[in-house]
Amino acid sequence: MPPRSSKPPVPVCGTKCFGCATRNTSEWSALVATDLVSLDEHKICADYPAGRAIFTQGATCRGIFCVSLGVIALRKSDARGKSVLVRLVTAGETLGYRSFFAGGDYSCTAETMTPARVCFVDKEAVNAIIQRNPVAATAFLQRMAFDLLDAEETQLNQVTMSTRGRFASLLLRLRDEFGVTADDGTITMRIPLSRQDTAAMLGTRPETLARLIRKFEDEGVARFDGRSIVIPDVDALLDEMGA
Amino acid sequence: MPPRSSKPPVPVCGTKCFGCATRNTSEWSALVATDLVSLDEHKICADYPAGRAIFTQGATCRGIFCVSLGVIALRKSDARGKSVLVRLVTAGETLGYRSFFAGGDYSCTAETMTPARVCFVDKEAVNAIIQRNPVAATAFLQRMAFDLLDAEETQLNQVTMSTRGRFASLLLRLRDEFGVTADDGTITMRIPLSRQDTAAMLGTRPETLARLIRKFEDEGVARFDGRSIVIPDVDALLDEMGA
DNA sequence: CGGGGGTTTGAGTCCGTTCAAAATACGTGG
DNA sequence: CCACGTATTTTGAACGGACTCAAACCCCCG
Repeated sequence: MPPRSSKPPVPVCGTKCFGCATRNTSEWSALVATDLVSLDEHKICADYPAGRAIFTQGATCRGIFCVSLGVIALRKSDARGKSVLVRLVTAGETLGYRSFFAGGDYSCTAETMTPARVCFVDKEAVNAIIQRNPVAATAFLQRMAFDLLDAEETQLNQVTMSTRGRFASLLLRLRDEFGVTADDGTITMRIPLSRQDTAAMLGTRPETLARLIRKFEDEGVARFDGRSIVIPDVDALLDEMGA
Repeated sequence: MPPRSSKPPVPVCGTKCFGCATRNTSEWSALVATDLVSLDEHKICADYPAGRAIFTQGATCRGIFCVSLGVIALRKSDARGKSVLVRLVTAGETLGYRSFFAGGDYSCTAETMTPARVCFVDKEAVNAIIQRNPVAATAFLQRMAFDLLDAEETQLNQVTMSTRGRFASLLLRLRDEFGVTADDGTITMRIPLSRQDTAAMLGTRPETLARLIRKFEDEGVARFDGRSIVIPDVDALLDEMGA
């Protein structure tokens, strides 16, 4: 599946990590002033349109990325073109650190799902900071440990739950990221995912997802309108996860 | 599923990390003499019988473990008792570092598949070493990055491959760990896994695995006798992975 | 207004599960 | 060392969920 957009990213100059709105949520939150200056000197910031690849599976990893704005999808595909959407990465998160620390080529393709601003930090700068600042290293250790727990969780769900249950589970996770809860408990969200991508997150086909959506609508568990989703009752969804 | 054995581990005294046969393959290979002394002071070594739990899902994580001998299985189970065998850990590898760095309770149960010698290193000692020695931190970063790539690989396989293909893929991975290749290319191995456990690694049921084994035997792809496996031709297995 | 991709729906098939029973392996105590 | 009871493994038959293939629909964009 080729990226939807071939428009090039637009370089953005003069951005300062110090003032980055998302800095406190990233692995860089522990940095001291000197490190931040070093970061500013070595990073390259750019605005990407939606549907653009930031890096491609198999390409050489030369550093890591920091998402300042937007949503990025990590896709992994096998030799025969079948692919999974491994995870979504949102503002304040770091990108490409697995391949960076593992030391090989990228094992995933990262693609913008929305317009996005992403900063690139080259290898040397990252290494220098990690050597100097053990807290930064710990932050990455923690981040990867969480990812690992997440991956194990996903694996377990994939095996023990039906597609229907996994869909309910996905909706719940998407709520944490994109949902707003009204006074009466109704959840509304607009997700940056096409049906194909949603199916790829569940490890299923678009046809199966379409049928699931229909069932959920029929049963009043959720309402779907394009990429907008309304969930009248969270408990109903939680019940689905059991099945 | 309760652990098969309730025999307690037997403490082993006087062991020295410096002389540990597996030290060079673990994350501790970068340590200097002072760190090793510190490790020796803070670690507790013990011999476990086969089928004993080293730690249990949900228990508090108080440090990490180092496998000096034997094979350990990491299992994860959900609320309804369904479980997956996440991975096998062999001599020279570290255990429990995910939960350690993530900071919460254990998300898996670790159980010995063979008699095993395992050392425990408490929280403070690990943290001290990591603070002092950035190379050790990097070693763990690298280890977790590899695990993450592995987990993504597993996820992709789970979705894109049939159970049959995954079984072939598993046999190939087990070969790296337990197999010996004869002059004529024949591979022989004895795996520390019951049928149930093998099925749990594939994310399927024992019945399905039994049928797969029968098919492989009928087609001459592999011969099974209890826990012993003979693979006459690796290429035949590689072909199976495509299907 | 006319493509063209993405989405939905339908019908049929296959793979893997479930339930149940038989066969085998295993550990224990006599 | 053998006999027994239990747990695991294997086999069988039937069911069901998700996939495939194919066509219709829809929406967006040119």
